[in-house]
Amino acid sequence: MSTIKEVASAAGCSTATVSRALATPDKVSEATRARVARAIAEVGYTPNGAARSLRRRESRTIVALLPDISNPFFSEIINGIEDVAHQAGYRVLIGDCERDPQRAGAYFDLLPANQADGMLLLTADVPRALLDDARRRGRFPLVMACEFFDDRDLPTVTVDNYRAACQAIDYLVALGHRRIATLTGPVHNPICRERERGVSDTLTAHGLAGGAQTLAGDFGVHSGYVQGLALLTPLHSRPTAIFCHSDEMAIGVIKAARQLGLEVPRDVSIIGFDNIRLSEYCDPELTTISQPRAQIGQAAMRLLLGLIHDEPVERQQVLETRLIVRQSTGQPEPR
Amino acid sequence: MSTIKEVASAAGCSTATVSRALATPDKVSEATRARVARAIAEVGYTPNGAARSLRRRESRTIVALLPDISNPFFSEIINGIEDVAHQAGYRVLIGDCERDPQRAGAYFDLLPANQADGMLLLTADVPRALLDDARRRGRFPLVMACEFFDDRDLPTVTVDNYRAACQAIDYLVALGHRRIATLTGPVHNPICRERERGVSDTLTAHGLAGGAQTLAGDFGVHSGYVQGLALLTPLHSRPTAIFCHSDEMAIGVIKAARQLGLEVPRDVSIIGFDNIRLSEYCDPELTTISQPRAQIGQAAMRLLLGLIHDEPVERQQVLETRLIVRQSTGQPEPR
DNA sequence: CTGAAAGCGCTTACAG
DNA sequence: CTGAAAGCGCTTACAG
Repeated sequence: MSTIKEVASAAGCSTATVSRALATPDKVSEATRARVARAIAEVGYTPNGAARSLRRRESRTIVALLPDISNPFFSEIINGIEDVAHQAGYRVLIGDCERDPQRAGAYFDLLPANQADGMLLLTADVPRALLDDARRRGRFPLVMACEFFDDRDLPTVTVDNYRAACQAIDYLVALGHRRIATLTGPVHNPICRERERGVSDTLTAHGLAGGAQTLAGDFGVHSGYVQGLALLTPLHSRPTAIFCHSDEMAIGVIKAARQLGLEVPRDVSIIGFDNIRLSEYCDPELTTISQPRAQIGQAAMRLLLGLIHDEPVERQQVLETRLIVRQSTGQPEPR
Repeated sequence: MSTIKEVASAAGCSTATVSRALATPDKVSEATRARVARAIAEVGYTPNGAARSLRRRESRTIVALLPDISNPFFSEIINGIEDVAHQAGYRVLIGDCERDPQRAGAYFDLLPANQADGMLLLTADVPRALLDDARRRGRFPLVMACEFFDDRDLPTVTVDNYRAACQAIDYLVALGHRRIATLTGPVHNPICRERERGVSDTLTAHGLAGGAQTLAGDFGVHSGYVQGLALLTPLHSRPTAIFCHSDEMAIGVIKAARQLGLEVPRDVSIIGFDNIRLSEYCDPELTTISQPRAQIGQAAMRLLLGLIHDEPVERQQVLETRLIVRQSTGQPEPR
């Protein structure tokens, strides 16, 4: 690795001039700029990032912390984040904390350590104390996306989970369903609580509040399968429709139904959430709720850039969802 | 953010002693260590990573470069990488280059910029010139995992793609299939070429070389659907089995078959590759080839650590795959 | 076991 | 437009 000194001597100027040629080219004469450019190519120079960060007191790096990188839901959000970040000259470090507080802690340290300028938190499933402690150790530009903490005191980009749930239930009721069950995500997840409020308000409005079953999974396909079996037995008292808080769980429920000899949607209708890529390719194709994932990522990153640069920002942003009707829902059979 | 100076004055010692208390505690007296620990907690100190990297000439960070973060195949590999990395005190920066040379370039610069100590390259789909140029600019510990470049001159951890393909074809032939088609990944991908060699050698060994159709997709579900339609029409001359280079493509092919009124496996058998989580939950459950993903990640990271620390390493590591027979394959119907 | 001091590679305010 | 010099926050060889 060559240094700025070698470039300077190859270009016959000072290190200050090399630095300026790179950072503020208009402050350097045409001729010098060209000599510097040639020298850089000649010696194969890449500025030392550590030295630069130390001096500039910024890293031009942000961390995006995910609960679980294997969840396909996040990939398009990451794309949205990276689009905006790269355009603004920022690098995105993706942290996968896997519900492991120790891993999460390592990522929270990045900001006080000046290794990152801001954080995008895509999960509320981190120890709050860890977060608060890190925030106490210094400036901590932070934006939550998708999820949020109950107190909602942090800048957040979410979808309207309440309304999305209402829409799903209204749709099922309009089809004729009266026994509608819900398979939620983790019990303490605030977005799941929002959706449940939507479900229960809507069912109540339709006079269907009694006996609506609710079970909780973890958003993953396996929990959908397991809880699907539980929701659908005994068969004679099963719901005619199940609203699932993720597409993966919906796919698990469909497998459970198939295994119990039930056909979807004839015997039971299934709605998912997220509109993951595969939801269009499973059998039957999944009716689901689409979140504007790229936009969520973009909006969150823009908000974070605003925070980093101390600009005024809109701290609570809510984006709309869209119900996508495919083949996994239909009218209930008269029984 | 407080600095080491503030800690030193709070602890009544020099910055050198604080530094040693952190890095080499046994070189500091018990009592001093305790005072330093208290001072650190008091002022809320996190060492400045940029200063530390600059001084130590290492970042304890490695980059893992992926072709596409939305491919669920990679998540367990990343887990394997992170397990080993974190245990060794390294941080993992996940780079998603999306087949975009510019993005890839930004990640390659990380090593010459001293922002990363090594790179794990999980794709060969990057401009070779970009890589070679970055490697010329300084020390560049690099290991490839899963994929590789044709010349195989880089340290690599892969599975035995040739043998896996042979196994898949042997299995289909044993079931009675004679017209076996292949849906490969991208045309210039060396692992796909290896698999094709396995297919063609095995078919030849069974006297079935003639007329075996091969089409290429991009590993994604949509390309599986599109190419599945192409492989399966006209119906009368369709293959009785299709070997797909990814589970996602296999799922796409199954949808194509369904749409053409074909039942899997009765009318056509499908084998996937990768054993992604959802392969067990689609209908029918997918027969597939499982790669030891966590082990690939772990082995690659261990190899990289060896390279970083200039230890002797085994530069070419090949792990075994396993054929997992589920429901998407069966005997062909006599026609 | 501890401290003073040099130095890692940059950037930038200052002077010219 | 350019250069000399200070300093970002650490770590470590050296001396004691």
